Amino acid sequence: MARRSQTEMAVLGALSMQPMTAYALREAIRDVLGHFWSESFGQIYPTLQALEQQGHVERREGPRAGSSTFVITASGTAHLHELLSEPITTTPSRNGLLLRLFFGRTLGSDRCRELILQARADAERSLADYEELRRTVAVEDAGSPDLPYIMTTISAGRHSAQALIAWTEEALTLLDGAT
Amino acid sequence: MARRSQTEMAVLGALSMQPMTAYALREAIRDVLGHFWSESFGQIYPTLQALEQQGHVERREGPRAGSSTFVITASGTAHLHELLSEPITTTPSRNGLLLRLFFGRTLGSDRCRELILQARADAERSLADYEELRRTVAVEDAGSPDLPYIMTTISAGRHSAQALIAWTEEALTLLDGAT
DNA sequence: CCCTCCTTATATCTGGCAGATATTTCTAAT
DNA sequence: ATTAGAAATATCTGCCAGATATAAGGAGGG
Repeated sequence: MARRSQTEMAVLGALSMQPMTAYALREAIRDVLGHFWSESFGQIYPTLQALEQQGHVERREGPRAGSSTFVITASGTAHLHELLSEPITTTPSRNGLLLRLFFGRTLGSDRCRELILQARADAERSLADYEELRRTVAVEDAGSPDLPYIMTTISAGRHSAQALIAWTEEALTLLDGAT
Repeated sequence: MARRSQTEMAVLGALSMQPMTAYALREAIRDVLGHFWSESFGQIYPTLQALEQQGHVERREGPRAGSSTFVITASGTAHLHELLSEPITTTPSRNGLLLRLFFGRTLGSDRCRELILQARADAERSLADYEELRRTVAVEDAGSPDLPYIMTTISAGRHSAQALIAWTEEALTLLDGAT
């Protein structure tokens, strides 16, 4: 199976909410989907060109000279539905923290404990962010048919952050006797 | 900051346990670090060549004709320590499941529920794997100074799988009224 | 009114990296 | 002896992130 560009899915998804410039697209993906997705300019520009050639998006006059706003077409909406229906491609995880802990004896137990404490602090901040995001979205998107779907993604972030915090406690206990 | 090859870290780490061929290296990384790391041949071969040129590994007669076993050198061990000490580079997460749920109204609520159920089944299998792995490692590596470090990585997998299962319940509830 | 800084905006290049694939050698079973 | 499969080495394509170059418009201060 030819590897599909995952970028197309995110780009078309974002454009399905409203027309945008490439720049705004990246902002939107970072700000709205940022908890579970990311795209770089290096991918967005060529992807928009490809989508334009396929007729899935149309280029309109942008907010300033030489600037373009992209609009999703009917065929683009259909293509988005197709892409969303494709089986999920799981990218192999690379967890730098766990790799360091696995070779923790080489790194040293003090360093390991520092890394875990850092991870806990990060997770606590992230958990607070998710709690606030939930409140904000509940108010701003109240009544929207998209609300329950958006809430599932925020819930995933919350559960993940909570699990991380719980894990750091157990990990510190496990390393208690380690040299 | 020049992007460092993360592959070097995993390769040197694996070779620090025992000398191996490139093929065995990939097997070891998949089987032992597989829960939080992965490497492909496309990266392992050029990385071994680079490490050899830098003197961090040495090539020895392999188990058959034209085959090479790689041994980590003293400078390689030092280099591994350096790499482990570097700040963790976080690769941006791309969660295909959450992306589909976010645009769940386009995909359809039935499809979304299927995806969530699939995720729960996967997580339950994964949780069972972690439980078994914990028992196996506790016996096989009993008394090893590496044991507590390895246990932290298994614990991370368990917590993550448990969180995923808990999330699926909440997600299904959230989608209860969704069309 | 001009200078400067920040934001918006477009675009390209390098290199990390995964996955597929081609090829050869060894081993085990039939 | 033949064949199937595993072990082993290697390369290529294409996705992708991050850095970087460039420039236009707006805001603010002097």
